[in-house]
Amino acid sequence: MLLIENSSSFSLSLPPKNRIRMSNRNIRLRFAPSPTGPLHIGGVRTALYNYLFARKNGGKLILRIEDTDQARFVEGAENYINEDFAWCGIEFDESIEKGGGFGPYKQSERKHLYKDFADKLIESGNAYYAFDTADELNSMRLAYEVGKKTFVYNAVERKHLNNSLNISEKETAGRIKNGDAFVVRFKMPENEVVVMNDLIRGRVEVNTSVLDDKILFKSDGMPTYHLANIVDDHLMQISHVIRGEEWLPSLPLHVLLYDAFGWEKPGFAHLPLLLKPDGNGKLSKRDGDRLGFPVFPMQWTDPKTGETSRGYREDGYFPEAFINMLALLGWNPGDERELFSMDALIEAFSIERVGKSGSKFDLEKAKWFNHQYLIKKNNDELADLLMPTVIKNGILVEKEQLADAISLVKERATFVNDLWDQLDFFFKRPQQYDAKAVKKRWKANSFDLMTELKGILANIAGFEAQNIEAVVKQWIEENEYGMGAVMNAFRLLIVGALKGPHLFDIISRIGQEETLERIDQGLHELGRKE
RNA sequence: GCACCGUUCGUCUAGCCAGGUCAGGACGCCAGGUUUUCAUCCUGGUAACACGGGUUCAAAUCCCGUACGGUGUACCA
Repeated sequence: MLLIENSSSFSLSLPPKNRIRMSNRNIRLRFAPSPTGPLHIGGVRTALYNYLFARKNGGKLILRIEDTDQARFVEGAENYINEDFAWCGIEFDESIEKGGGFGPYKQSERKHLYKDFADKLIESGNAYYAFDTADELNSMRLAYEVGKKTFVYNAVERKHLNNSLNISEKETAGRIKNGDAFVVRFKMPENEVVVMNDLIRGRVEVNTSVLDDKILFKSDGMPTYHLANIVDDHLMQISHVIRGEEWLPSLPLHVLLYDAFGWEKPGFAHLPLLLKPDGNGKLSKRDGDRLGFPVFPMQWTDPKTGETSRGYREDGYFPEAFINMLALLGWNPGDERELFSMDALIEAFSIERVGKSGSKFDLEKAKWFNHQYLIKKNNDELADLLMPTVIKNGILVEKEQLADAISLVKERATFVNDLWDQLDFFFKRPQQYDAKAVKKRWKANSFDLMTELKGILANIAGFEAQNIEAVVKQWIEENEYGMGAVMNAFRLLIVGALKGPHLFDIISRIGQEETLERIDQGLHELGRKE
């Protein structure tokens, strides 16, 4: 049995010699989505970890579009991906838009490159031509299934299948010249142990006897993911591949491909998956609609069905909160900090502290993150964000006034739009009076109490919160009316409900005249309780 | 089926590599306190090492097995 060592560059157990060699290698990472739909949060997290790793180590991040599957292309997906990263604040150093010295950055535009590499593999005996059609293979799989066996195109089966291993070189050349459809398959060694090193999982080994002869080059002239991926990563001088765990089973093939080409391998890290919040299984598109939370960073409308899926952006999440939440889903700094700006994440990030097991998204924690960011934002900025909502509600107000009101209620909100519900009464008289509150707090003596209070308020010269409070409290104490009885009824007249910040802060903002008018309105609406 | 990966409070997780802590934190939840209301806030509480063996004076931690879960097994990525 032969041992194939993956001399992965960043394993700490490697001899110093290797590490010195590697330290000279530039750090270059890539995120390589395929434009088959919108990127969901799992993909964004993968991109984020790539970004953090690159920045942390002074490297570059590349965006490469892997569109080798022409059948699954979805209109608008590429555009969505770009917009998405712009919103999140994940920046690429090289991409279709930005360019760079290793383009093109779209695989369909690199099509001409791959055939040569497939040929090299054939020449070196690591690959071969196969003429079996997809239909033939499918029916063979079916036949095996009936016999409770699994068909695998491997070292055993290939001996009696329709490929160049079983016919002469001349005949192969003839068939290709003749225009017969063919694919190129990797010739998997029959019985070798491939030893791999994963930056997160450590040493992983697998015997090639359980692997199959994967197609590298399709009959439509395009490479499969496996070939294109290895070729491009090599050509683009990628030093580290950080990708989802669903790729771990393909790692032996990829390692073998690097060896077959004689290329230096990048370091590999396979990230645990994001799981469905209920039950198990990896998070998918549909889960969001089913469970009532966004799966996509931004809203997405399917160009074919017209179906719309909600997004974090549209739901009111701040990109910083979204990124912070996502970063902590599978990674932690090793201490008890939880709030991280992007810069702080870059500073703190290390691939070793990424967990091994999948994590479930928690909506409540996501909201908590957003709340933390909302209370940290300055009031002017929040006023700008809230202003459209205010205008939509038919209210005209100066930004300064709005910012001032926000400062009094921001602690109560999770999203910017929550703010409106928390402060609309600063700019709007009560349209109705909360029935429950009226029942509970509008007592038999309330009408007279409020009428008397109105007189007190009307005579205050400086209508500032502290001043009003002092006067009103003194009046209450002198007459032994009781704080609760007065203040709750008063709040009901001003706000229309038993909610909101310090009442004297509210009336000092709306002003003396408005305060008196609201008392009049409330007195008229609620009347004297019998 | 086969291969690989995984498994600590309901959730995110620390601790595991270098065995000895009442198994720590956060979100949620519950209770109490503060408050003119609601919310915030403060204090406290709730709750976990998948199971079974082994090694050891001592196991969440090391070893083996089992169970459960996940991923992969396409001319998808």
